[in-house]
Amino acid sequence: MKEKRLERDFFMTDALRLARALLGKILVHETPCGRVRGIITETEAYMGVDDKGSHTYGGRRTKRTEPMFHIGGTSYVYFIYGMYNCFNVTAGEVDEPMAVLIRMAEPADEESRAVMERLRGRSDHLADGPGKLCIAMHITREDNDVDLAEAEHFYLTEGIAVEENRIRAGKRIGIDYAQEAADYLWRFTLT
DNA sequence: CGGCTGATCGTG
DNA sequence: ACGATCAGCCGA
Repeated sequence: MKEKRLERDFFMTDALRLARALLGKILVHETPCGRVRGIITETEAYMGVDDKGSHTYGGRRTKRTEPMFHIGGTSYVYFIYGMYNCFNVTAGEVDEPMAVLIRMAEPADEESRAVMERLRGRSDHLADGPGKLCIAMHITREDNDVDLAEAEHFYLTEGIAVEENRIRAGKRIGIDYAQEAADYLWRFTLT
């Protein structure tokens, strides 16, 4: 069966709503190592210029953060801690620099599990963290600034239906420097 | 399971 | 210098 692909309008909202909406959706990446499909199970919202946790807080616009200013549905992949990548999906209009960090995914089928196991070099904890997810789904900086609503090899599909009561909200991880914004319940997990 | 630590480098 | 992190190790 052919899964329905997510179109532009899905991404044309704010990061908080998009972060919830992305739970249960399937991220698809066609790579040289094979096709990998992951069901998204944890996300974090980064709300942009007014959010002290966001790379674009205060309107900070640099070569690194540039994709966050692009149209909703653009990939934003950045390098962190000298060894890992983090994958985000931008939200909203051009020049509204919001994004959703994709923190976790489950392999959506057995072929995807096999690819993830090979890329990760282990059979557990395949994509239960933003860095691990990028390794398991072969997301690199070459996948930065790609339009996920248009690209052939990198996109999202409808996935599974998610009841509101299966979504847990919690504090975002790793942004202790963000003062009061560190306590916002802007992390969403599918239980 | 929770806490600690070293690895490692592009960006500002 | 400093991170939107991870793995391995420790103790409980």
